[in-house]
Amino acid sequence: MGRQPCCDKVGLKKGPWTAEEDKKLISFILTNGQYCWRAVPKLAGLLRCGKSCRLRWTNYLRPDLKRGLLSEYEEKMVIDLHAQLGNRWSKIASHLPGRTDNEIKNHWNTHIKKKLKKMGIDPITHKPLPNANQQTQNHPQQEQQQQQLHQPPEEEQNYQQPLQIDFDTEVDPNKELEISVESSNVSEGKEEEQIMATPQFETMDQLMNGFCTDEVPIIEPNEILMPCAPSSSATSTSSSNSTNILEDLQLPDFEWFCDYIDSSLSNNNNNHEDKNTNNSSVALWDDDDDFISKLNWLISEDDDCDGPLTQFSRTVTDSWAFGLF
DNA sequence: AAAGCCTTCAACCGCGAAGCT
DNA sequence: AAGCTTCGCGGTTGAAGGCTT
Repeated sequence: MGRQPCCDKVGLKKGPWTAEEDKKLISFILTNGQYCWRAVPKLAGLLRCGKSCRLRWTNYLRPDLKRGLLSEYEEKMVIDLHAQLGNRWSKIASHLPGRTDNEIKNHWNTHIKKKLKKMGIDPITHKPLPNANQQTQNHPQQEQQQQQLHQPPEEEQNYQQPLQIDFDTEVDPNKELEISVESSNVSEGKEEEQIMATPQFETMDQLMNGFCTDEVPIIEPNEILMPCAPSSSATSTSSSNSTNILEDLQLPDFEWFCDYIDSSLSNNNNNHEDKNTNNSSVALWDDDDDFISKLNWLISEDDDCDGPLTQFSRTVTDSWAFGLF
């Protein structure tokens, strides 16, 4: 028997999402948390497949997402992580809070690839392009940029070099990742651990040298609010022993709500179909009108609505949207 | 002004992994 | 253990807007 499609595609809508659909999805996820994407469109009243809903949420609607171009710092991290991990965009994204794999992948393909090529670096192998020597002879600035990318300043010497490449050896680009992994002499799991444990950069100042004001990302209000920790923790690795950037930033964590859902549903034999008919599991729906008005308030920026919030919506909104106003 | 080309990025597709029964 | 379901990932597509001619 062949593989079943992820959903019954008959009558399902495809293509760009409308504001109305977004609203429905946000409302549903914030109220019920993330579980069983297959059931989401049905329960949220959307003519989409679950996969489409998940993608829309994770890549666009999630409140902890940053918007706008990647900063110079983020770009540098992407390049270094790509050198270590290859096209494992989700792994790379996990090192960049508020960024999605799709976003990073797109940015890589549209911006970074070109930038690297322009600088005489092969974006696949992270090696100098064959004619790069000639180019850099003609353009010392490019050489300098290249050195900045691959040779961090002395203060960053403890930063793990992504690749230990023998430039005399002809290497198959496809084998490059294998080589880098082998050279680091770590297993898959440990590799990740090592990357996480390796201080990427010493200070923000070092990272931002050469930062162009015309490349300042568009800062969304939620970006301003996200780090709850003292500002020093975000700029100095010495102030934080945590290897998890997300933890350092104390980003809003939405998983806990799934736990809430799960625990409230555990009385119900983990039956997804029943989850949505169980009163305890959908307690927040009791305040549906209130919640929707909050949601409308969030979306429409109408500040007439200031009624009491549920614990969940307060947590969520404290984390991102509510702090905006 | 408009036709054609280029760039960007949201969204889709297919596959593999993980979890469940 | 095997089959099925769901999720997550990476590659690809296509619509929309910008740019060039």
